[in-house]
Amino acid sequence: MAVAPDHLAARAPEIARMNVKTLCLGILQLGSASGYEIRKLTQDGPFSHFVDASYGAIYPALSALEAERLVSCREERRPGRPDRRVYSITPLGHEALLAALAESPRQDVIKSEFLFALRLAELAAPAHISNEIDRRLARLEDQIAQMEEALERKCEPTGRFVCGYGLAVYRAMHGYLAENRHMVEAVVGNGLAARDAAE
Amino acid sequence: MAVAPDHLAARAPEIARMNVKTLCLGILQLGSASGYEIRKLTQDGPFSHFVDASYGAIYPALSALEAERLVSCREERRPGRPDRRVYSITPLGHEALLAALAESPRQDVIKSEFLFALRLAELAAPAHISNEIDRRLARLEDQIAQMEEALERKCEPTGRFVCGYGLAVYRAMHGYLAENRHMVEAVVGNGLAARDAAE
DNA sequence: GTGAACATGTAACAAGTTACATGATTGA
DNA sequence: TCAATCATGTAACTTGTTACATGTTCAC
Repeated sequence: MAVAPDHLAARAPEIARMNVKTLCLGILQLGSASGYEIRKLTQDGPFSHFVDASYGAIYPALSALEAERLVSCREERRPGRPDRRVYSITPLGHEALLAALAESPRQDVIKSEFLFALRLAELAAPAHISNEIDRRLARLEDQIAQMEEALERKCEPTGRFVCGYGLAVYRAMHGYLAENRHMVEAVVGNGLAARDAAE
Repeated sequence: MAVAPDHLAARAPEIARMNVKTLCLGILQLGSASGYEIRKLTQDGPFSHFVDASYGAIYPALSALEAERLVSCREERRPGRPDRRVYSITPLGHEALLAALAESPRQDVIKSEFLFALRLAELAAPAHISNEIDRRLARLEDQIAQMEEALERKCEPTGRFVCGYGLAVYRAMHGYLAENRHMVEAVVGNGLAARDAAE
C-alpha cells in the first residue's frame, strides 16, 4: 500500500463522519459562532428540523476540532456580557467538510415517542391522548410561525429551501393530525377496558 | 419516605424509558414476535417512519426484558426453517408499558444528513446533489407505495392512523422536493468556484 | 452453487445524554 | 430579589452501533 507524501497528507485532513463535529463544521462554514449559538441554531433555529445536538456534545466537539486545527477560536471579551469563545472554520476544516459532504447521506433518523404513543392509544388514559395531541398541534403552530418568519428574512437559496422543506412537512403533520385525531381518540382506553373486563 | 408493601411493589414493575426495550414491549403488545420480526417491522414495516432499532440493540433488549419477566419466550422449532425465539408480553410487561406510556412523549428526534447536505449544496460537486435528490425521490416513492399498500390491509384504527400520518409526511416531502429542487441545483458548486477563483 | 432471506447472538467501541458545576447580566 | 437568558464546561453513565461469528433454507 502506497503512503501519501507529506504535502498530500496535509491536504487530506481527517474525514469527519456525519456527527456533531461535522455538524459544527457545517454551521461554522456559514459563519463564525460560539458553542452557545450553535446550540441555539440547532435547538430552535433554522436547523432544528433536521439536526440535533446538546451542549454536552457541542463543547467537546469544538475543542476537538480546534485541536485538529479544523477550526480556530478567538476569545471575545465584551464589557457588560459574559465572555465567549467564537469559532471560525479554517481552510483545513473546509477540506474536511468537503470530504464529509462527498459521502452519500445516510437514511434519515426519526424517532417519535408521540407517534409511538398514538399507535398504542388503546392503552392510554382517556384525557391523556387528547391532551398530548393538543400540545403537539400548538407546538407545530409555533414551529410553523417560526419557519414562516425565518423564510421572510432569509435570502440564501439553500437556507430558504430547507426552511421551506420544514414548513411543508410541519404543515402536512398539522393538517393530518387536526383532521384525523378522531381516529385515535375514538379508541382511547379500549385496551384498558378489555383488560379490566377480563379480570 | 414510605416503602410500598410487597404486594404493591409487585404491581409496579421497573419503568422502562422510551428506548429499545419500551419499543419491543410496544410491538409485542400488538402481537408476539421474534427479534428478527421486530427488526423488520422497524426497518421496512409500518413502524419504520417513527422508530429505529438495530439487531445489536433488539436482541440484548429482549434478553433483558425476559430476565425482568416483562416478556416470555417460547422456542419454535419448525422443520425446514431456522429455529426462532418468539416473545410475548406478560402481564408485568403490560404494566411496565402502561407506565412508560403515561409519561409525556419527548420531542421527536430528527436527523437528516440529506437536508444538511442540501443546506451546504454550494460546496458540492455538480452531479452529486442532483444524484442524491433523484435517489431520495425514488426512495420516497417506494415508501409511499409501501404505506399505501399497508393502509389497504390494515383495519386497526391506530395502525391506519400512523400509516396515514407517514403517508402525509412522505407526500409533502416528495412534493416539495420535486417542485423546489431547482433552488439548490442552481447554486451547486458556487462555493467551490469562489474558493478556486480566490486561489 | 450462489446469493438472498431467515435467524440469533456477542463484544469492542463510539457517541451522546444527563446532571452537575459555575458565574454574569438583564428585566420584572 | 428572582427568574430568565447568556455563557462554558466536565464526568459518569447510558445507550446503541458496527463488525464479527454462525448456521439454515430457498430460489435461480
